[in-house]
Amino acid sequence: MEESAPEESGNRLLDRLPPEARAALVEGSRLEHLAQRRTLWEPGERMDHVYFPVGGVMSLLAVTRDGASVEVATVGNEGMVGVAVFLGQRRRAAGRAMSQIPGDGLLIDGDRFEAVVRASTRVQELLSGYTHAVLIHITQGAICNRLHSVEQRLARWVLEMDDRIRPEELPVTHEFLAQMLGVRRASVTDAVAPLQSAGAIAHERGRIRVLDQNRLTGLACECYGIVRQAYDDLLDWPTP
Amino acid sequence: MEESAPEESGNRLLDRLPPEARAALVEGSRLEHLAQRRTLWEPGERMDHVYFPVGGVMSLLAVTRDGASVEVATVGNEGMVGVAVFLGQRRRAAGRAMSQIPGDGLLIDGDRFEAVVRASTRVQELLSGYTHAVLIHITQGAICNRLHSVEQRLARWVLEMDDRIRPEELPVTHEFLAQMLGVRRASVTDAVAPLQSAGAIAHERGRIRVLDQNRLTGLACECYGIVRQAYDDLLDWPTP
DNA sequence: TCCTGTCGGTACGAAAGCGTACCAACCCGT
DNA sequence: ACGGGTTGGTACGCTTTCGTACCGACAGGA
Repeated sequence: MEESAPEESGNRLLDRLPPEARAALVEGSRLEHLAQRRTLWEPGERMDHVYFPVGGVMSLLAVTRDGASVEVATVGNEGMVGVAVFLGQRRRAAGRAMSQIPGDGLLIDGDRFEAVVRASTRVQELLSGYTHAVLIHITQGAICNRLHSVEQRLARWVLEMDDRIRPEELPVTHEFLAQMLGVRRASVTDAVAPLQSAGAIAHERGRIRVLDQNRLTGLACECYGIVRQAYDDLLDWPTP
Repeated sequence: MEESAPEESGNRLLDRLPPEARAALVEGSRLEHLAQRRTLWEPGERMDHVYFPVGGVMSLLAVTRDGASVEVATVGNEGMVGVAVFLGQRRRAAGRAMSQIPGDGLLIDGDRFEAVVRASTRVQELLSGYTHAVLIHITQGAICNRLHSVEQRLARWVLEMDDRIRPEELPVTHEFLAQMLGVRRASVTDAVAPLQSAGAIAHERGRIRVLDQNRLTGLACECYGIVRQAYDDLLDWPTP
């Protein structure tokens, strides 16, 4: 009946920082719960904080002039939201950061975060590695959007999400998925059917559950594995 | 009849570095000419160098398991190839780096580059800013691939290229463009026609020339302007 | 000059995805 | 128990892009 040690934050990226740096960050942070679809910032806004998810999942969305949006990355407890702050570019956010799955996370003041980063080479190294993983993530999204079918991309999305909140099921509607994938709601409905009839997932009104990871992986594009690998290399994820 | 001052390298990113840092980098570098379609590295290879283009243009390509590829960013004398090295991740390249337009560039040994980066906060800041611009570039590519037509994306590509090599014309075939855009060769041919008949470009066998930038911008998607802005913010490009 | 390989224009049916719409099933609050 | 809003299944015709193929135009080497 071990409780998690008090020096663990619950965010795996944070937990790989040197204890002093982590303490300095955690000390000045608030554990903040984000409800579903809460926005951390919109394009153009100043980024006052960075956010390390613990329980929930965040999405980074690219937004077009006419309001359409497409998800470019998801962030769970393996990462952080606000890489631009790490890169010293907090004046104007490039996209929208939105909570996907409600949950807690550590909200850290931007100034404090920058100070801690400046003070520790090890922090810089780790976050550089994380930035690289995000680059790979977004790159893979670019190629995925160009070359893969809605069904493959949906399977990929579900897998990535499932990795982050298992064993919970995904509280998402087709409408919501459509916005993430940048397709019609009806296209999502069409894409869900084959995944379900293959026995890979089950879904009811507003919920999706993974039944067979392997089968689902087979229906997804390779992008899933590539991105997963990038984060694994960084964090040595325990493979569930 | 001023010659360019000897302390200018011809690469605008490099030229914004502090003189000592720039000198330290340039000193250990080779000015290397890359012919068209020369590869700097393939996915998975170790990245032994970084490259600062002076005359030519490089492409970063994402590659799929089955050999298809899509361009995710272009790099001219406003940037560098090898952001991953800056991020401390040189072991395995994530994509392919290929020369697009032949030309010179500064090839710098990875170890030396890392040492110079470690030694100068200002270098870290500038390259962090550049990394951020690349992130925006790739993000925009992701949304562009999802939402915009071949014709819009072609117009965007031509504009981005033209910014980097004007007043030269673009030595590219439809086949080549198809690989960059991730579409059929025939789709490129179809997309070229309206751009030409609008008077925005002229093309002959293996070459494309921009006739009317404004008109071409109107036919391109907004992505062109957004990405351009990101690099302008970093480098204060003189607007031609 | 000829020959050969490259380049680009065009065509065809097929597939994927889109915009729109309609309606039934379901959930929740009253 | 009712009613209104949400969710998802389905359908229709349309547009974009695909895969493939054929062929003429052009360029550069022999």
